[in-house]
Amino acid sequence: MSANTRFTVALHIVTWMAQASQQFDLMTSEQIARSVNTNPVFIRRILGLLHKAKLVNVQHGTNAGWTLARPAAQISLLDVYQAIEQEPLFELHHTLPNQVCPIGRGIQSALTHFYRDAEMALKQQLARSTVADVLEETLAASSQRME
Amino acid sequence: MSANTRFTVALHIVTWMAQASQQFDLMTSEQIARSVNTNPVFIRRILGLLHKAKLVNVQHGTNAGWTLARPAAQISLLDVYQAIEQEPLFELHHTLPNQVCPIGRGIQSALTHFYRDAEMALKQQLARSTVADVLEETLAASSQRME
DNA sequence: CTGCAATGTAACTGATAAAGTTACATTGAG
DNA sequence: CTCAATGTAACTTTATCAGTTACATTGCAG
Repeated sequence: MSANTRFTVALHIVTWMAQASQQFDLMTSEQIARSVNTNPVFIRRILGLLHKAKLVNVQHGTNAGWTLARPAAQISLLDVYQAIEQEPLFELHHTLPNQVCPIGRGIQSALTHFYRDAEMALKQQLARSTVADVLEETLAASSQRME
Repeated sequence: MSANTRFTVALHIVTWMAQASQQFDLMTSEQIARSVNTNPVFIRRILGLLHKAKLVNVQHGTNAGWTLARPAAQISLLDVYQAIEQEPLFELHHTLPNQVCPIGRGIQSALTHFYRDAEMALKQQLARSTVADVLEETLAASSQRME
């Protein structure tokens, strides 16, 4: 649907941080960018969103870098989703429908309602898993592909 | 999330058709475009997708136009969604993650699994409502805004 | 208080996608 | 055969995504 990979990259980031925190104190955007295979600025833009949502801590100055703000088991996929995606899942019309037409006049209000329910169902499912779950599955898949 | 309004326009179309079928035999893309307030080609592109999914019938030649293929109460929002959206809800990375990194190697397989569950929850919710429901709410909202 | 390694942002650049527009071949009942 | 509408292709405009360069800012180490 969207050509937008920010949610995926955000999950990659926090999963990587959950794993790397066992080895390092602080992680830099440069290190993370190497795992995601992209540029540090893109990473920092997303880390900025995660920071605004208080999912990560940042430290400036010498020995700067990032840490997870709380254990991976206490960060749900919904937390990450809401930190990253501010737009609604489904867009309404770009141009206002014909307000003279009974359908055109009422459709947006109706769709808003159905879209809200659909988005809610999505979010409830996202709330059921945590970054710790993703890390676990990631490592399982990773070691399987080593063989 | 997506800047894509096709699902909204598709629902507008079928809702309009459900209503208009009480007055007309056949509806043209020109008529629908006037309600959506857009151009007929965009409408026909979406009608083409709905047709491929067998949700609407098309007639060519003189007295050409469109009809719903079955009653609005038998067309779910999921039917429309699947007719329109072929892309997955969440995109994976555009560039392959670093395969040397354990996270980079396993993250896509893991996310595919979590994304599948989330998309499934969304679809189950969409399956719960029909175009007839949307029409009902649309007309209710429409008449309320007349007052 | 200075050096410096990293963050925080802005600005610019393709690349890609959405939707508007024009144009025209195709369809098939009358 | 005619004609009104479909079916598509091609082009344009606009917007968004993400890569890139650049540079001011931060704040600990020395």
